[in-house]
Amino acid sequence: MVTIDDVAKKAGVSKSSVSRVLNGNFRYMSEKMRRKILDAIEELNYTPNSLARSLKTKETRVIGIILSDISNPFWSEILKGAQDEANRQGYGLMVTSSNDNPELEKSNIMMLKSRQVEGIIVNTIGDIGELFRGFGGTECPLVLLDRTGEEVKADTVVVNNVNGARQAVEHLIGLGHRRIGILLNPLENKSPRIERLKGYRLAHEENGMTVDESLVKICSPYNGSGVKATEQLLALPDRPTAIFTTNERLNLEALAGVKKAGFSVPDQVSIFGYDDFPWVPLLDPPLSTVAQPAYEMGVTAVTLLLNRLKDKGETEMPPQVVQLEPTVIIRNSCRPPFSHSKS
Amino acid sequence: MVTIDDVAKKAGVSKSSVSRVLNGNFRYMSEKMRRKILDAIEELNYTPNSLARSLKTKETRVIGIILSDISNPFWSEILKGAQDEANRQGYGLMVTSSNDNPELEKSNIMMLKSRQVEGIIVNTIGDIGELFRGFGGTECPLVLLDRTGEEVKADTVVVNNVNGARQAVEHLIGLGHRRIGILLNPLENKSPRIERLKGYRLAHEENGMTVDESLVKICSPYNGSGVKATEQLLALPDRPTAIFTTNERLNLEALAGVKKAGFSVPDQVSIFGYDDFPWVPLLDPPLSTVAQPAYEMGVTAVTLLLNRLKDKGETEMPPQVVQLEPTVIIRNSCRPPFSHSKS
DNA sequence: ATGAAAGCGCTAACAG
DNA sequence: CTGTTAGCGCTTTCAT
Repeated sequence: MVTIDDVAKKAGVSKSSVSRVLNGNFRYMSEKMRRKILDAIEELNYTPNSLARSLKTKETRVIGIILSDISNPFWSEILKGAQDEANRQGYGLMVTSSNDNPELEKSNIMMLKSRQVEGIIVNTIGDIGELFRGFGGTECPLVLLDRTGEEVKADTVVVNNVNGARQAVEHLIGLGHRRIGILLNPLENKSPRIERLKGYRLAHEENGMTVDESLVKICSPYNGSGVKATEQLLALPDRPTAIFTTNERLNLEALAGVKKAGFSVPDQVSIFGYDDFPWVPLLDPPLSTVAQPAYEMGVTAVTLLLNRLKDKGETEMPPQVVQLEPTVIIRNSCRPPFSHSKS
Repeated sequence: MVTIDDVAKKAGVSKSSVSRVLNGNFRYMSEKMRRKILDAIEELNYTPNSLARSLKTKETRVIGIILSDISNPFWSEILKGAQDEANRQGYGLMVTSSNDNPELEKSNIMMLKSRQVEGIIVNTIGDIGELFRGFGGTECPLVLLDRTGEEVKADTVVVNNVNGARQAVEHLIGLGHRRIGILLNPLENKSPRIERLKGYRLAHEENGMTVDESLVKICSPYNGSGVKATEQLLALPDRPTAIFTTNERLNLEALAGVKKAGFSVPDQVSIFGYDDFPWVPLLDPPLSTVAQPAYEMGVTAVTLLLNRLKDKGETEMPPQVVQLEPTVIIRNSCRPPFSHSKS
């Protein structure tokens, strides 16, 4: 490994001088010396060791990000946004996947902190309060992704879930549906799920309807739970004429479930999904969904973090939470209800 | 920031002793002292600074990975595999996206090296020979992802593309198709593309057919190029009865293109795609594809890298290239050709 | 304008 | 068994 000393020796100068050109502090340096040093660097193919640099300066210019599942298209789009923005600002990203395991999340946090990341972005899967306790009095700022809570005292980026859900369900109601099922992951005190359910209820309320609790289906997080729930829904004596699904997996499983139960979408059952991707328009049928600005979420998260870093805790900036708006996209998976009483 | 000195002071011992318990070298340490130290660590909520540690030991236990597009589901699945395996082995992953920009790729490599990653996994987008030149004589091992070349002298993980393509096209031929179009990204000297085209030609050859060059369509990498190419194909006087698409984007665009041109899949035009994902079975129609073991590719890449690291260049291990096999999945997007001469 | 020297937090001989 | 010491590669006063 070639070090700054090697360069200094080769150029016949002191390492302070080399360091100066490395850091652009050569206002008062003879052009000749600067050239010599640059040449030596070139010849030796020298790359500065940022570990050593960071040890001295106390800044690593890397931020950590912990995602529950990097291969999920929603999260990987967020990751891309974060990546691009971090890069743009000269930061590196240390990426970590908690695989929905709180223990792994915790150990990832430890690992990132010990590597001296300057901040951590996390879509935490456990209890938020506990997360903060673990962070007690660290100088390492945190930004929360996609989740809020009462106790939240960190920068946060979320999207308006009640609004997203409400608009979707309202669309269904507007079409004439009166019995609308909903598929959800276990609530687990996670705000996106809670809020989407809330939006669902709200839409009913605002239209003078009351929700039939047998139509809200909590699905286990395992593959297949969504198709089973859908089949159960459709086996009901007074079956729903529409189903609102609240994430990408459930979109797909509801679609599969309806087909498996021998019904057709949208003729007999309408489906309104959540999250939008390039393949959604090509599904059978093209799904109406509420689209979330995933890329922008990633960008925003690192922007928030970097802003706080710049401030260095000098100002007493209160936690900032930015709430992005989802977009409802209407395609071809919803029709007025098929009135089977008449058929 | 609390350092090892603080802990030593608090426990009333030397920092060597603290270091020893940190590294598990307390075979010969009094149980009492060990307790004292552990308590001090606990009380002070001490996290070791791995930067300092790495500076001394010369090992960072992080590996870098450069992907052309992290939000592409194929790559993000690979990333997940790499992530899981790295974590399992106690390594961190520094993730970077080159966004298909050779300059960015190069600067990412510099950045990773300066951060002292112990190795780099990369699906390089530029010239492989040049990549190696940039790496000239570094002790930082490289593993190539999804691409090979003549000059390759690094560990590599690829999947058998000619086989994948050949089987797909053979399936089509077996169904009775004689005019089969193919949609490709620009070859750009990239082995996966070249090999898929090769497989396409091979399948023709082996069945005594010659390929009509007007049926092979190179599509620009921009959205929409695939639907346009599909429309052109279908506007041909003697239009193809089947289309083989060679990546996820082109799958979708071909599907859209056929519909846009007013034909139906698979009744009038068959489509055989590449890459498989959870939503593919729910497309209209469910697509037959050749599936690549993406997750396994990621795992294999870090395994290869870690093996080489363990060896520390002691043995003169020749570059290892592991070639995984794809799987052909038959669904419902291919039928015997619709003979329009008779209709 | 340039160099000497101290020190960032940690590990690893070496000494005792 | 435990402590002392000398760095790892770099930045940064402080002299000169």
